[in-house]
Amino acid sequence: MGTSLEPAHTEFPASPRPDPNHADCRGVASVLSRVGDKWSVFVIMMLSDGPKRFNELKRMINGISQRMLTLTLRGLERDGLVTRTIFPTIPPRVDYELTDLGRGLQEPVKALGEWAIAHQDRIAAARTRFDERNGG
Amino acid sequence: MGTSLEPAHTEFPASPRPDPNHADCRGVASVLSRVGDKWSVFVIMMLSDGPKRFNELKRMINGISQRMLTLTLRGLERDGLVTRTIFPTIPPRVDYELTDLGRGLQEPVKALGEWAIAHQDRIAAARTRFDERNGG
DNA sequence: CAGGATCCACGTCGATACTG
DNA sequence: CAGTATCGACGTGGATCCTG
Repeated sequence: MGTSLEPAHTEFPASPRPDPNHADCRGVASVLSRVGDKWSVFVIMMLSDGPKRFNELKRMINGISQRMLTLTLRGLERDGLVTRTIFPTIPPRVDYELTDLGRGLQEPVKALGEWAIAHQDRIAAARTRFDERNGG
Repeated sequence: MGTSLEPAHTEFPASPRPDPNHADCRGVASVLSRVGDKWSVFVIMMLSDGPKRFNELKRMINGISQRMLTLTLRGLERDGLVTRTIFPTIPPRVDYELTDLGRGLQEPVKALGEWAIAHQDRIAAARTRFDERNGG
């Protein structure tokens, strides 16, 4: 296999006794790392306006390898965010579409995306300052 | 170094001609991967209620290595999300505190976190179904 | 067309030891 | 206390080749 469907680093060393305050860190962290996954986010965005085929997505998301697209779609399907519909035609055709859950996720993700767009200049500036105060 | 301060995989193969629609993918993706970074999120959360010291954070975030805490804090500082204040006392003391930018990021992140908490059951269920329909 | 399988380079992380 | 330096194990992702 070489690559798992689980978002990375979801295993979290439990506190001696489970802290009720952070009881669901694992679950939350695993959802957050979906969002942190660039490809997953792009796929979710591309599926905003209706179902898409495999190679359609591949063309839309410039730079993704077919391996990563497959893996990403499997992960999203596993999480119930995307459905996979096979048309047993020749040549084969597979459609991917957002579920209600997936569409629900879009909202907070878009909010985050808009924040990112709104503040990317400040962040870029901060990075530049930081880098030249140090390494410079 | 071995580990960079840049969020991973921010380099994005540009389209032949820059697509105005996706012009700022790089910047946005790099912010999103900050959010996907479990440790960064935890640190930001821990700093919600005022400044904290290094080992204080280390104790609060169960399971983080001192190396990762250092790296995470440097990344957040570089992005202008966190300030680092050194008190030249003996023993030394360093406080970390959210900037306005950092506090602003908290909102969409919390929205996402709440979505994650609200739907983690459905996601977990979807994963189980998927896993036993396949590997089972 | 849609993907499975394999190989390998690289980045990331934890453990450990050491410093101011 | 608050880090830096180094090393080794592991995961991740791209490239390539092959199948139904």
